[in-house]
Amino acid sequence: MTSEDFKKAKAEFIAQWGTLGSSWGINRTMAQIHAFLMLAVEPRDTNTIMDELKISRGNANSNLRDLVGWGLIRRVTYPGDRKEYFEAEKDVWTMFCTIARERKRREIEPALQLLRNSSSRSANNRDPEQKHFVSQTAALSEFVETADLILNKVSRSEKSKVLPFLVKRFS
Amino acid sequence: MTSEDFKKAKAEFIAQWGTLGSSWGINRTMAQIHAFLMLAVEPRDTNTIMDELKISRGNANSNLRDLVGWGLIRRVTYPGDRKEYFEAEKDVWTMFCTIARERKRREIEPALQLLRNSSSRSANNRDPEQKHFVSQTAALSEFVETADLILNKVSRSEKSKVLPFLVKRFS
DNA sequence: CCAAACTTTCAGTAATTTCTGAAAATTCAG
DNA sequence: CTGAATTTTCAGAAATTACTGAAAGTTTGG
Repeated sequence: MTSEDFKKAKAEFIAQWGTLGSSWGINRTMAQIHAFLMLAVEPRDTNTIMDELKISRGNANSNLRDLVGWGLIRRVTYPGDRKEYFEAEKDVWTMFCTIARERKRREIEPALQLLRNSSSRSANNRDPEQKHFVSQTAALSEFVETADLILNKVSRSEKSKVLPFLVKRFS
Repeated sequence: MTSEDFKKAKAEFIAQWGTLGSSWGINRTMAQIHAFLMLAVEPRDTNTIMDELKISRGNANSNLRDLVGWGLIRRVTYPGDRKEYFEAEKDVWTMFCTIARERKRREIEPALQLLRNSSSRSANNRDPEQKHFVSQTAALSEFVETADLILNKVSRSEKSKVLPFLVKRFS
């Protein structure tokens, strides 16, 4: 790979990673910054990110803040340098666990609350619609609860313990 | 639950299910129609859906088409009635498998292609950035590949075989 | 065929989300 | 303190996504 090819490949990767992000409910720029930092060997400062991705300071700042909030990147400072640098978690299993835990907190938890609340209503037995409402939401609730539990356990386990096991069982 | 309470509970559920959909990259109306049909005992026609959710014909039509495309609902017709009705798959495990397979096809597959393509480049060993690019995308690729394989197997298994097993192992 | 019943399309509009850039706030070396 | 370096905020603009409604298309009973 020549230096030119590499630049292209990297830019292409970052661009497409952004597109993929969108379809998973993550904004494009955030996914791109994440990709850029994953691929960077050293921590990068805001200006570098702005230049590289051609985005404004405000945009960079707010997406960096969000990424820190997700726990996917961290702030790095060097003594004698006032700038802040950012560094991505690079281990894929750790990344997966971080994302799993955050999505759980932000999205699965609220869903469960809604489901539990709906399914715990006492149906009027004369009304088949009411009975169906309660049983359908109960089934959903049970399923999400189980999935949540499993994801929980998996994402708190050692990669070396879980993955080989799952692979053996399911591949 | 009085009839009034029920109406409220149902409307509330549909509304919130829509909001939840958004954070998973599914448009609000589509999620709401899906919720409405999941809760309906009988198949429903387009006009009923339009009225119930206060949406236009065009909106209803295109989201219904998409839901059929996802395999989450199906068209139903009755002899001697020209209208089309729609019915949601109600079994939660089946729903899960359908969604898993579709997301795999639409989103995991393209991601994998990008990752494989990136990670198979031959790095110039003099350049640490290039080496990192290749190894990082390779690690991502391997992970997604494994996850994909597992999801594949799980979503093709009998609920009764997989779930109890996972629950036992992970809860 | 015809016409009524029903479905699909799509140009224009509305709503939502994301982004910019300049100003305000903060930090810190001297 | 002071002021230069840096980060944060946020009002308005741009871009994206979703929705409406009327017109065009399709199907089918008579």
